[in-house]
Amino acid sequence: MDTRRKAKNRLLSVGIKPSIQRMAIMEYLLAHPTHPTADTIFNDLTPTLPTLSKTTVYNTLRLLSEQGAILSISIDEKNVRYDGDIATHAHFKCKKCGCVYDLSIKGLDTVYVEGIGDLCVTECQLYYKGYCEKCKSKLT
Amino acid sequence: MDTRRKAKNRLLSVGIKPSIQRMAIMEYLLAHPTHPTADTIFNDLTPTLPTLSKTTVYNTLRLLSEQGAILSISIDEKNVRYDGDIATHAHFKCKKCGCVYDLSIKGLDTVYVEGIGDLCVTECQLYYKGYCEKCKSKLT
DNA sequence: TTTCAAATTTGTAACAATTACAAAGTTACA
DNA sequence: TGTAACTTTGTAATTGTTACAAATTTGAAA
Repeated sequence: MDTRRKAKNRLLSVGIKPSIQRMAIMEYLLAHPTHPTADTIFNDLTPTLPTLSKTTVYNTLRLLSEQGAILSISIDEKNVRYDGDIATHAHFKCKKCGCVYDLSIKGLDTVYVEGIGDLCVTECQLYYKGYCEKCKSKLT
Repeated sequence: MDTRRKAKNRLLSVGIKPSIQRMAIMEYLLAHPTHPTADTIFNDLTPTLPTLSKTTVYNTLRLLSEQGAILSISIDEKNVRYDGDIATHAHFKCKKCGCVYDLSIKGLDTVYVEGIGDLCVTECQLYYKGYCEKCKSKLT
């Protein structure tokens, strides 16, 4: 299935009407699993969608993550990053080079969390921070 | 052991000279396990430390978290929160009322993370989001 | 004690990510 | 075709945080 169709399905599945802009942003996130910021998305889409407004990017990203179509990742304290991959996985951020990438995990659901039964949990984020392989070797 | 002494030990153990301001901030975090923001810390300390500057609060919080004396929590996308409790635990944030609190967890180290051996991991954060007990019951 | 360099703190100004808001444009249905 | 609801847009404002340089404090050597 192409990303165009995937994007449309994703939007429809969470009850969001697939406008041009929403489709472009959703498709971008599915095609670029690079955890882009709102600014990056705006800059990359603006050549093909010249009238696109940055406000629309922000509005759409908020709408999509509120409806669960995408994830908003706050591992980087400076700006929020977005992820079209909503399957369970963790994220790693290098404190030196700033790169952010996915870590596939197993067994997160076996973590015992005291008192979680009293809560209505809608999402869970697991962040690891440290030094990536490249930067690790460059540490003094 | 009183928080004053705990604070001093914490600073010394990570090699930070315990100045008046640093001590005040470290002690505040140990005495207030409420995940305060930099702004809250500044406002609460300023009556007893009238010359305190907000820049000092930010600088100190960065220094402390860089050295591992405290945790910086990015569960709330708006502002960073700080935690003097550096033992393993998770955090929960209610998407309605915005409250952030601790969750005690067991078994996080049994999560299998693919490729983590290639990284130098210095910290790990586990965030849960959803609706707290109070807000859960108020959902339409 | 005095001196002086290094470390720390301070205040202002700048910055950058995000949001508020109202106008303009688009959509879809009566 | 008309119209109301929805969506997008651009500007301006907001806000958390940082840059920077001056002022202050510290601590050790003379």
